[in-house]
Amino acid sequence: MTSTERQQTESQFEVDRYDPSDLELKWRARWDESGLHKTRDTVEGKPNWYALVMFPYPSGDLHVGHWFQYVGADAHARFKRMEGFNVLHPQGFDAFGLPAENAAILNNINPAEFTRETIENARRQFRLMGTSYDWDREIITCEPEYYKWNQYFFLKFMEKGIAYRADGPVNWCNSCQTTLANEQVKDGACERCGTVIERRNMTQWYFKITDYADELLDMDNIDWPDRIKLMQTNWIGRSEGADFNFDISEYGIEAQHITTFTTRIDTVYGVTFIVLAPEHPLVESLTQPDQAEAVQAYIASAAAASEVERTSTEREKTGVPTGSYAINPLNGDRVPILVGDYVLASYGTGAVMGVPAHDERDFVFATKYDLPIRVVVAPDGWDGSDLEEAYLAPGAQVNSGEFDGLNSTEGMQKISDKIEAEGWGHRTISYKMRDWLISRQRYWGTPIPVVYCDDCGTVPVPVDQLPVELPREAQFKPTGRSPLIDDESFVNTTCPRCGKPAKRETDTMDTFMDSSWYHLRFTDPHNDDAPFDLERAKNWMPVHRYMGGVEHAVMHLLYSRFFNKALRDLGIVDFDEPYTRLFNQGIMTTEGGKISKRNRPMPADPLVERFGTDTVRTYLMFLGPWGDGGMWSDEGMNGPSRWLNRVWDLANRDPERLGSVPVDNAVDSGILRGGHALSKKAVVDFEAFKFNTVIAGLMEYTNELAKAWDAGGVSPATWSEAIERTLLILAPIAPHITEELWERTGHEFSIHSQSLPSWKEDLTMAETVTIVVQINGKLRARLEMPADSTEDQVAAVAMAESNVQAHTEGKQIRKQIYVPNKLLNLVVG
RNA sequence: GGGGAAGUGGCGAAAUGGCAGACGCGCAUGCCUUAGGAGCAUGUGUCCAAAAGACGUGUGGGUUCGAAUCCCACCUUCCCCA
Repeated sequence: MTSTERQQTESQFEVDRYDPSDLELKWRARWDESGLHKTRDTVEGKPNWYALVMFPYPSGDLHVGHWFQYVGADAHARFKRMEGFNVLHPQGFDAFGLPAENAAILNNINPAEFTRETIENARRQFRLMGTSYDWDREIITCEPEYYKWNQYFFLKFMEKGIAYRADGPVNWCNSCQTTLANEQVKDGACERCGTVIERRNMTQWYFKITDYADELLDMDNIDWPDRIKLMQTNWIGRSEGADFNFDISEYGIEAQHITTFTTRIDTVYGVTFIVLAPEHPLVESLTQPDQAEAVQAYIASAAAASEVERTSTEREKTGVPTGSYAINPLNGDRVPILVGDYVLASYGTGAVMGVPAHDERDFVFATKYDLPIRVVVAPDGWDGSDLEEAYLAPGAQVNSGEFDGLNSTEGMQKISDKIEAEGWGHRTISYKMRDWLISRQRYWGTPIPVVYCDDCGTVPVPVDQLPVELPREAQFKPTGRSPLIDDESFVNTTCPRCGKPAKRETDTMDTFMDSSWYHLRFTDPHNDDAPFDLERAKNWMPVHRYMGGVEHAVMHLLYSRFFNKALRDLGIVDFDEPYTRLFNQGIMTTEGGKISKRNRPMPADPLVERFGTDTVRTYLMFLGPWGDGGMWSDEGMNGPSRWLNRVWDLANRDPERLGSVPVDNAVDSGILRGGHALSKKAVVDFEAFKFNTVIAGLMEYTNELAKAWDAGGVSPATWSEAIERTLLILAPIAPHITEELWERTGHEFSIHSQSLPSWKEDLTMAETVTIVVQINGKLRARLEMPADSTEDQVAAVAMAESNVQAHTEGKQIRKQIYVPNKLLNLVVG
């Protein structure tokens, strides 16, 4: 290129420089007008693809963490579109729930008003991101048109016995002033606010998710990260064991026995004590008068400790005797009954049989309280001496009556048979997972559609009276009881069955109810007669690619699977799983940690103002693999910004100006082949959410193009094709600039309706390749050879290299390894 | 305590059995500019003045012609569970 030409390019660049602000506005308006993102249920010749990203809580500004999530999901959906699918990529708002309600309280406005404002703002920001949502399918879960169907499903669940009301211990968050499901308690604290959870006894509504425990464990047919599957498996916590009854009939109380749950019935002859959870219902009646004071005091102190503290292996095991004894029906042993807080009322039966010889915690406990330790499963070569620590592995049964000599694995079966035959207990399966507690003592949620009548009891609201609307003007500040209790016009109603005065249920539903089926509503979002039409849903379901954060592994993702199976059993859907493939994006961090609303919110608006949406998108996708998250740095934005300017510059050059220099076949073929290789690689990388390497590949290619332009030798046709490929591959990541350049390079609207560039396999490799020559595994020479050279050809050239000769001189070549187009390794000695 | 994921330049990272550090940031030098949070060019793992060479992917071992990649042990960080 001559200096005059360079000046021309530069002056052209000055006049028509890349200015994202106008250009991005222009194209977003054009996309809206043309209905580019409207999704039809079916399109001739295109298979459907449901690309779903977890919808947000509208609790404030969307920050760069949201951008990271939603831009990645959008880029992947756009990629699928350009791969030839008819893509549904919808968006909505998970608008009920504590974040919105708390924010509203803080700002002293009604949650409905607050939510409306934040949704408007979020919608604006989603547009600013350049996302390709079809807004005609938007869902807002706090609108009666949506939550009506929550109520509908609740009633269906009641009919089927999946929803039930029960009294029992619940998790109470004193800061959020509501109960929580077990899944919403992390490390003994409220998942939302971090307050330590209290136990209370309350009457609440539950969903029988435990009925589906075994089915939920079966994840063979879903393509999810192993990590998430493992977390769900552990959460469900299936353990096979036995319930076994110890006799307490000597006390003359109503209960004749204490039922313990154990996974090690083979060790039952080694029981030397029983431990009850402090909350166990028999504690009171079994406490003897001389122990009453100590037990009372102990229960009080246990109540102050959280579950996490109580079960920590670090913490000293404590307990007090009740003064009562229980008889082991197998051997007639009379063993003491203690109360100990390392036993939880909520797991198993709330009572454990203490086998110190074969359980670590029991061993520690027995040592501390000087209780006998009796070996009943012998370690290999055991000489009858005392154990230093609990022996957990299988072994030979000893001190086990008629079962002596059996291997304990067999003993487990034989003893189970015996206790079942004698009626002392039975094999059973215990799960860690509890039923899903659905009631919340908060205002901003779906009213539970139930009426309590003095005569008829608990009466479901008839479906034709739905929705039970949430009163707009109610008192909504949390007081520890449901705010709706104070709204008399809401509470007081008539019994749907007998017509007498009755009272409404005033608790609202957990918001995970909303997100358990929203993916179905997106397929038929305006249906007034049903939550969705099954035939319409089946156009899309199950979701082909679900994208979202790992934090929902045992909350939303477990609830949704349960919900789908429940709907299937009600005949409402006919598939087993809601989400076929799951991909978790990583977490966006700063030096201060995770970016969230609470921690360095980092709004994106100022960045967009300075750099433009496409640069922010490209930057975020370039940080690293989407699945690994990214570390924010203020400096990094310059790279993508410069690069998009260079793409702009390259694509705006007139290819005809290349015609003045004769075509150099080597250069021309290099550009052509580079384009084919890039097109092939892009599909693989996009599919794997490796947007960073797609961008790196594009950068490498545009660097090559810039060099080739300066050096000359590329034909205008090759150049134009190269630019076209670059724009098409970049389009899912930077939708605005590519649309503008697509038009400027003489193409028809829209680039986003095009297919990704095709490639020919034989053009994806360069004409010449670098072959590495190693001697004994050490690099000694590099050869430029025609692609697909034979081993003999390569070896001949290699042996002519002076450095190769120097290292093989006087030595024998013992072995020669050839990897085509890559490497020749000579083993000498 | 158990389980899982990860550990590569000053930084984000690439390479998943075959040239370690692609691509980018930052930095350095030079050019251009009234100016620059602009642009362009060149350089940038360590040792060595440089070349040649050697060393180099948390640590130590192993498998292999060849290991960042596979195996074993350990250390560190993060996540989940107790």
